[in-house]
Amino acid sequence: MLLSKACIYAIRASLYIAAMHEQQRPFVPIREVSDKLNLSFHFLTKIFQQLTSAGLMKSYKGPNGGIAFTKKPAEIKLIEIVAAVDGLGLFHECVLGLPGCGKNKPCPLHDKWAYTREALQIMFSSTSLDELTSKGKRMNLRLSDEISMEDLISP
Amino acid sequence: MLLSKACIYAIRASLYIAAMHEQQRPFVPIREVSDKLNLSFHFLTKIFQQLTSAGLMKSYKGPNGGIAFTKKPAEIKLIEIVAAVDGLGLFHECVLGLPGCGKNKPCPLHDKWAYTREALQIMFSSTSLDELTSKGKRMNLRLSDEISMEDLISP
DNA sequence: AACATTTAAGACTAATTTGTCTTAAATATA
DNA sequence: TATATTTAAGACAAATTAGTCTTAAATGTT
Repeated sequence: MLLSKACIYAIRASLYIAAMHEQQRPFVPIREVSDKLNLSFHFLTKIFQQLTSAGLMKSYKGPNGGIAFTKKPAEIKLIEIVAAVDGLGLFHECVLGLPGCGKNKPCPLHDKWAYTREALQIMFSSTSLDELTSKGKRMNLRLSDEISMEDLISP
Repeated sequence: MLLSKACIYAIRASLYIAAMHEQQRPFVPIREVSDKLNLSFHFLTKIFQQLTSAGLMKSYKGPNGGIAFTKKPAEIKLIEIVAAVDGLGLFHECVLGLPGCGKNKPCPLHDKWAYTREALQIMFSSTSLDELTSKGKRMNLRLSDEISMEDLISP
């Protein structure tokens, strides 16, 4: 699997929150996200804690509380979420798991992998949440097994 | 992590055996592979069992026994090993883990991911063991944390 | 036949990831 | 102040992956 489940959930949840952000709802309760996307509330809470401790999100307790991004969705790239949850190892480490693999002492696959993992990295670092949510709304794309972006329009 | 540890070990071990194959040593004892590559013998044994039950390798018990490929290393692509151990999910499944994601009901990342995962698939399906071992010998590339291809030349 | 070598198979343990549950702390509102 | 709402934190359990160990079966050698 390319990304851990925690990371996948983080991205899906971020897309949901980004969509809410565009509707002037800065703080979104975690419970709402977990309900809408059919994710475990407590598991998602821990994932959001990773995102907040990475500085990507902020939280607010109490009624009308929830979580929100610390910057606009247009400024948040997917790779920031991946980095916060799974780390950047995928984009830097040897595909055969050899420590210190690099230009100096490469493994036989190093060159090809270095090229492909850069394509991967570019995919995540060139894509913003904003880009995906507006595309998702335009084309009514899916955010979970059940719901699509248009289902989010009214609370 | 892109590939499971079992899959990484399978590829490293396959490269070792391919290198031995070129030295007219068809059946290589698993113990030798695990010693040389510093892998758990029993774990590696189970990995090879996956490769043999996938038809990629054959085994022979008793003295002078071991394991060998069922075809020439030039004809074995990395993706066959990946398929036998990790399956082909990586190259077919949604990066956000949504079931049934595809052209019909795509997730917001689908298009970009479809492109990138094809690059991944091409990397694994266009690379043969033979290609890597000859390149590895030519450039003395690494097969483990400790040893390089040239270390394999004499038993 | 007896013995040594080697893979096969499966039980078992350890580590990691995933998911659940409970309690505490912060905040808003009445 | 009392209460309801919400995140924080951490213990705990379940599932998956990784790794170990033992015994059985097959094969070659003496």
